[in-house]
Amino acid sequence: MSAELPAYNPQAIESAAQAYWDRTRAFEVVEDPSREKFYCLSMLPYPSGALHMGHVRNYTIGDVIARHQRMLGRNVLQPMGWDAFGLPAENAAIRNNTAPARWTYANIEHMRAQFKAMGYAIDWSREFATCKPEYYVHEQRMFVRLFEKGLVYRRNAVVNWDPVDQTVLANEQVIDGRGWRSGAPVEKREIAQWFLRITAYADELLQGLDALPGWPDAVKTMQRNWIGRSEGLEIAFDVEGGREPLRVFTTRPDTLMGVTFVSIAPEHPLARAAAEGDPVLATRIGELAQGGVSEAERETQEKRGVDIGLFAIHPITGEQLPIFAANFVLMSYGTGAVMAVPGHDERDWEFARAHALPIRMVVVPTSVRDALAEISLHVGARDDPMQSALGKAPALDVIETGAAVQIVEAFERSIAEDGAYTERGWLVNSGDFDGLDFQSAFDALAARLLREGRGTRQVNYRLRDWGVSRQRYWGCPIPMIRCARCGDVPVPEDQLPVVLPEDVAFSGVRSPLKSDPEWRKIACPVCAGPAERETDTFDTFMESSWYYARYTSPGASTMIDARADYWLPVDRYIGGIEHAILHLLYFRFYHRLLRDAGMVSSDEPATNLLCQGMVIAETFYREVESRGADGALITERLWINPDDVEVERDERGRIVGATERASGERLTVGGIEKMSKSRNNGVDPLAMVERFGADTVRLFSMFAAPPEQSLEWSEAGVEGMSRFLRRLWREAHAVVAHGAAGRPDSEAVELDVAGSELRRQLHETIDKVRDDYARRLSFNTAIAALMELLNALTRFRADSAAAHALRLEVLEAMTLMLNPITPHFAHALWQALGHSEMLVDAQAFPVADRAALERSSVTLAVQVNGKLRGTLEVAVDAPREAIEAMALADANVIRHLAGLEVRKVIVVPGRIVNIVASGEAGR
RNA sequence: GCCGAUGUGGCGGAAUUGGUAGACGCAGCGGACUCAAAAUCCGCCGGUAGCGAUAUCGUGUCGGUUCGAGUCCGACCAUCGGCACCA
Repeated sequence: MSAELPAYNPQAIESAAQAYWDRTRAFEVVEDPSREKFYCLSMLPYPSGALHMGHVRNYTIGDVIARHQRMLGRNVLQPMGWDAFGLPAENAAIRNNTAPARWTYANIEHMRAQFKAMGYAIDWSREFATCKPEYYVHEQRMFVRLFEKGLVYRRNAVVNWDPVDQTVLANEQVIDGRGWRSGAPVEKREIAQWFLRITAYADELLQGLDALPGWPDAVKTMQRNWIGRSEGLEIAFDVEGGREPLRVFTTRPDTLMGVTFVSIAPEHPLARAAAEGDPVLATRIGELAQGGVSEAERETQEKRGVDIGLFAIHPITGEQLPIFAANFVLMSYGTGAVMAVPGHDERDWEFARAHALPIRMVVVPTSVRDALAEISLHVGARDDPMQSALGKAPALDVIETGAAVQIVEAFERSIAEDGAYTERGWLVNSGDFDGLDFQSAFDALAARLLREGRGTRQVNYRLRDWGVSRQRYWGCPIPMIRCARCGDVPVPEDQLPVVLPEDVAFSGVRSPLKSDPEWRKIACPVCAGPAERETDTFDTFMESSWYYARYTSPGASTMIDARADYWLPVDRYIGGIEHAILHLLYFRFYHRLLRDAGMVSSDEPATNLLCQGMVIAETFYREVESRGADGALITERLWINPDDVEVERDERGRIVGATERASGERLTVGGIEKMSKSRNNGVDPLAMVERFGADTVRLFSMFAAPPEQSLEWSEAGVEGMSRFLRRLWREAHAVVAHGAAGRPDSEAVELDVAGSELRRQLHETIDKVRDDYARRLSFNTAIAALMELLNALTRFRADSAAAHALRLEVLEAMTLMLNPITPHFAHALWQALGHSEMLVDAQAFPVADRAALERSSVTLAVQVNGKLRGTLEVAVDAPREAIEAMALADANVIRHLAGLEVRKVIVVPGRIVNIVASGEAGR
C-alpha cells in the first residue's frame, strides 16, 4: 500500500508554498481599524554576510508567534530590515579592499535570499536598510530637533586611544589593555563628543518598568540596576589652600564620622590642578589613566591611587583628610569624588590597608550595640564605653561585662583585619549622632549640613547620558556645524540629509570623512562665514532605536505618520538577552522622544518581550605547532568544524573520542560553546535546509530547547525531527487513501473505548498546545504533545467509519497546530486532506471540545510518609473517606504501615494521598 | 569587580500553583523485515542490590522550612550573558 503514497519531498513542497505566498502577497498587510492588530517584531539583523543559526532561531520564534496570531484572526504585521551601519563593514573593507557600502549591500542581497528560503511570513514590502539616506535623514532631523529642545549637548568624554595607530578604539578592539592591531598599551584620551540627555528621562524609564508586565523580570531588574537611582547627600569638603570645595556624593552619610581620606577620579579638576607644575605627580596620575575605558576593565584592574599632596577638611570634625587620585573612581558617576570610609566600604577598606590609612568603626550591628549598652550600664557614665570595653580604661565589673566586651572586641577586630562592615546598623564613635539608626542619622546629618551650607539632599543615577559620537566613517553623519563665531549650529532642515559618501577609498586608518579636506568645508548657516562640518558619525544604536516605528509608515516623508498609532506599540518583541540593557533602554528612551514630539501616543514601544538564548555546539580541535616570528615554538589550537568530525561513543553513548574525517587525525573534544567563527563550530543553516528542508530546521530549533534557554545544535536531533514529519506525512496519506477507497460505514457508529480515549487525548492536546503557544511560549512542549498524539494515532488500530472520521479529525487538528512551526508542510498536508482553501487563509486554530475532555476516573499517587507506595484509580467524584479507605487497603501500603501508627491522612483531590505514620515498632 | 541568569539520565530537555522526577526526542542495546544495506516497525533503556515482586539512593554542593521540595528560604560552587565605542 505504502508504495503508491506520495513521499515527503521538502524541496518541492517548500518552493510551491513559498511561490503561493509570494503570488498572493499573503503577508503584506494594511491598517484595518475593524480588526485587532498584532505587531510581531524580531530584532533586526546586522548584515554580516550569511544567515547563522542564531538568526534562524530568532526569526523562527517570531514567525511561529506571527503565524499563530494570524490563525487567531489578528491583522499581523511582521517586517524585516537591515541594521546596516557598523564596525564589521569597516573591518571587512580593510581586509577585502572594498568600500563598506558595497560589502554591506552585497551581504543584504545574499541574506535576503536566505531568509526567504526559511519561509518566514514577512511583509517584505516594508523592508529597508538603515544606511540609506532616505532612512537616516529622519534621524538627522530628529537630532536637530532634540538639539533645539536642549536634549542634545556637547562635552568632553574619555575614549580608548591607540598611541601607535593614532586612532580611537572601540572597547571590543582593546584586548588586555592593548590595541588589537598595534598591540600598544591603550591610553585614555578626552575628546569633544555629542550626548543625548537620556538622564532627563531616568525616572520615567525607571517607573515605566512597572507598567511592563509582559517583560521578563530579569530584564526589568537589570534595567532598574542600570539606571541605579539612589538617594543620598552631596557634601562639600573644604580643601586646604583656599581652593574650590570638593563635592562628594554618598548614599551612606551615616558613616560620615568614619571618613579617613577622600578619593577622586584621575580626570578630576583638582587632580589636574595639583599636578600642574609638578611633573612627577603629573606622571603618576597619568599612569592611573592606563588601560581601556570599559567599566569591566576598570573594576577588575588592581586598585591604585596616588596621594596628590592636598588635604580636605572634614565638615564636622575639621580633621585633615589626605586626597588620593584613584583609578577606581569614575569621573562620570556622581561628582567624580568619593569620601572614603574604610570601616564600612569594601573598596575603601582594601585601599586603606594598602596605604596604611586609619580604619574607623562607626556603624555596628544590633548585637554589638546591645553589648556596648551593657558595658556602659556597668561602667557608668564615668568613661567612654568603647575605651572601657577595649581595656583602655579600668573596667570595674569585668565579670558582668566579660561576654559583652568579647563581642565588641571581636567585631572591632573583624573590621580591622577581615574586611569592612557594609550593612546598615547603629552609629557609634560619632559624637552627637551616637545611637542613631541609618535613617535617623541620615536625616540628622542632612539637617546639620544643610544648615551649615555644606550639604544637600540629592537623587543620583548610575545611568549616564548617551554618548552618540563615533570617530568612524561607516555611520550616519552627525548633522552639526562648528562655526568659530556662532558655535555649534545644526545643519538647516532644507540641507538635510547630510549624505555619507559611499564611493570612497577606505584604508581603515582614518575615516574618509576626516581625511578629505573638502568634505567638511561649509559656510556657516547663521553668519555665512567659514565653518566645518562634524566629521563624527552616530552610534549605530541610533538607527536601531527607532526602526520599529519606521516599519509602520513605509514611504512616509516624515519619520513616521498616522499609521504608527495603529500598529504601535509592538505586541511581541523578540531578541537576544544580550540586548537586555543598552538597546532595550535606548529603544524605550527613543519611544518617549517620539511621544514628546507628538508622533505616537503610547509611552512604551513594546508591551511584551521575549529574550531567546544562544545557539551552541560541540567544539573540536587539534594542536598544531609552528615557529613564531622570533623562532620560538608556538602551540596553537586548530578548531575543526563539527561537520568534518567523526565522533566515537562507548556502548552507553558517551563521547569517548573524535577524529577528523579528512585526515583521520585524533581530535580533542573542546566542550560546548556558542557558535562562533573563532571556535569554528558554526553550522550553516542553508546547508541544513538543503538536506532536510526548512520545516525540519524550523521544527528542530523550536523543539530542542525552550526559547529563552540556550540551544545545542545536534544533527541527530534534526534527523529525529525529519523522522517525525515523514511519519505524520505517511500516516495522513494512508488515512486519506483508505477513505478514498470508499469503505462502507456499516460498522460501529459510536467510538469504542480506545477511540474515546484517543479523542480525549486529541482535545487535551489542543488545550495544551493552545496554552503553550499563547501563554507559556513553550513551543518545545507543544511539539512533544503533538508527537505523543501521533504515537497514539499510529497505535490506534480500530477499523470503522467512526474510527476513520476520528483519524481525519486528529490529522486536521495536528496540521493546523503544526502550521506556525512547519508552514510549508502544513500547507501541503492541508491540501492532501482535501481542502480547497489554502491553509494560510484558513485562519482557524483548533479549539477543544469540552465534552470530549470529560473523564470518569483519575489516578492518585499513594504515599506513606512522603514515599510513593502505590497508585489508585478512583472515580472523579469519590468522597474523601472512600479514597482514604482504598489507600489504607492497598497491599503495599499495609506492608509499609506494619508496626506504625497512622497519625494523619492527607488527601489532595486529583493528585495524591499521603499517609503520615510514626514509629510504634520500637516498643 | 558589579548586575542578571542557568545547573535534572550518556545527551537535548519535561515536570505549568509545593503533590507519582525523567514526558517527548536523540544516542545506545536487543529483535523483526531484507540476499544485503538503507528506510521502517517492535521492545528495553538513572545508579546500586535482587531471578523477580520490590527495596534503596538520586535534580550542582551544604544546610533549613514542610505531611511532602527539582520547585520555597539561606550560604556556597561552577558556567553563561551584560558592563555604556561589537551588534
